[in-house]
Amino acid sequence: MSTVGKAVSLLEQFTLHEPEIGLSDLARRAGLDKATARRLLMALAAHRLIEQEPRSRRYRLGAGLSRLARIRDAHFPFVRLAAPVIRELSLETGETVHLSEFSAGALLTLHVELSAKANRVNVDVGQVLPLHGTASGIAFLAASRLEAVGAYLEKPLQAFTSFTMTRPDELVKAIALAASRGYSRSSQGYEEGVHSIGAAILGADGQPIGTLAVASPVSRVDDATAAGQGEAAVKAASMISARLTGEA
Amino acid sequence: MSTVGKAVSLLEQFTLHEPEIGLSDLARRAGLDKATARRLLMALAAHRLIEQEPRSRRYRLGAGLSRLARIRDAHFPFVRLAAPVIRELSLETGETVHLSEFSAGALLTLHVELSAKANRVNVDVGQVLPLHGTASGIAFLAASRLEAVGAYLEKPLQAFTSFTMTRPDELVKAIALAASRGYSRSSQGYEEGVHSIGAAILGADGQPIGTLAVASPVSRVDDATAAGQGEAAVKAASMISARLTGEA
DNA sequence: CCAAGATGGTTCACTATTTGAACCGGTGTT
DNA sequence: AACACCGGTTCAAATAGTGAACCATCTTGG
Repeated sequence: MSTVGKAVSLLEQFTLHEPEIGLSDLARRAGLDKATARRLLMALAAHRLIEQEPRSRRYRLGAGLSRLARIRDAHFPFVRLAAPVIRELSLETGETVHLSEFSAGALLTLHVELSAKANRVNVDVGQVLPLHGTASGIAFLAASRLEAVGAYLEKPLQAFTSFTMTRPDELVKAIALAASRGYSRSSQGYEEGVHSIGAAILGADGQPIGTLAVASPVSRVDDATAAGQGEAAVKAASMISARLTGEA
Repeated sequence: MSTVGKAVSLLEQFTLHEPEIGLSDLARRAGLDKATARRLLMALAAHRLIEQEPRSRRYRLGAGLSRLARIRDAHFPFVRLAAPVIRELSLETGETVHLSEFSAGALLTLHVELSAKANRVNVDVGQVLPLHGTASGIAFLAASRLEAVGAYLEKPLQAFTSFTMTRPDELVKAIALAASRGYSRSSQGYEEGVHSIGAAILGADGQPIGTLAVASPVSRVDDATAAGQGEAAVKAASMISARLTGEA
């Protein structure tokens, strides 16, 4: 792996649940030597992408990341524009709703609004979702150009649960259904017990750039509620698309 | 410079005004060879810190940055908590207000609320402010421990305008004044024609972690308005401090 | 209370990764 | 058609990265 890749993999060790990590631990997880890890951390710290807590000497993500993210968001305000709509959809459906952006062949979870219910689906910001197996992914594929779908189906499809669709023909059928009704539906394709309804968000050129999905415990969803969530999801997704492209 | 440093310097070429840059241009500005720049960009893209617009082939900051920044913000919600207060202060004073975080010996501008007036001060997110010469910096030093101030005064002080305080004794006096009344005042110390009032924001341990500043055209400020802005700035800063430390 | 096993941090000979001049093929300008 | 850009690629040369072994400290538990 390139040196840069190693440095970035250090950044990627930090999660919502573990925002501060010590040197040895960090090196171990990233599969690097302690000395290497430290040198990389110092380089990152010099550019403020990493900070070191002076007391505990533990490392955490730096202010420079906030700065870069704000520069990006100012030009491509996906999360900023989508967040209120996501929130609204979560309140309306009473379920957890998450927003993902397509990047490098997968969907990157950028924002989550959790359901207020005790029995809810928890999704973390930062999770990477595959295109098959999640409602978000199916919705994304359904909105993509055919050649992109074909290319994706070339590669083998990993199974995440016993419900994951791994046969290309199943997947094509699910994609066609999603394309025809505007939203996708997936039950336990990625995680046991989780039911999801997904809808694609389109950019100015009509190509999908991300998705949103309503995630519920399977026990709470029947066909009727799924249809209701689907309509609401489509409405929310197209509202975000409209805002992105400058309309409304 | 380390390879990592070079990679990060590529990221730092992007600004609010120029969120997309081509390969040759990017390499030139970062002082790198085209081939080197491209390899680094690819490494960054593999981790989604950089994206490439497929049509124009130009590069821009990637979604991974949003993700990392969100992980950071969840743990250290400086901007998130401060933004509404900053906005309020901007509306109240009618002037541009900016929020900075201390990192690696300087203040990093993380958020700006622009004045609604036509004749206003423009500040960009991402600007790096020195500790001397800006109201923010003076306010920060005034809230810092004496030894930190001493260490900073050891190094030579760069002049940015003919008004910049470069003599340590002047600076000490300004710091003492700021410490006694809670806010700092600086006229044209960093940029001609700009008057600023700064106040420090304190973390849970009582140490300053950042600042906010009200920036106006010098023509619009007399001693009375400055005093008014100062009081408002102090109030806003302490409200942010309180929110950060979990109070209120 | 001290030994064992953590931790963060440093050094330096070895070597693998990075580098950049020269090279494509393509696009727009003159 | 000639030119000057552009993004992208190649490969020998050289630089930058690596990691085992080394401290000094801190924590733990018998």
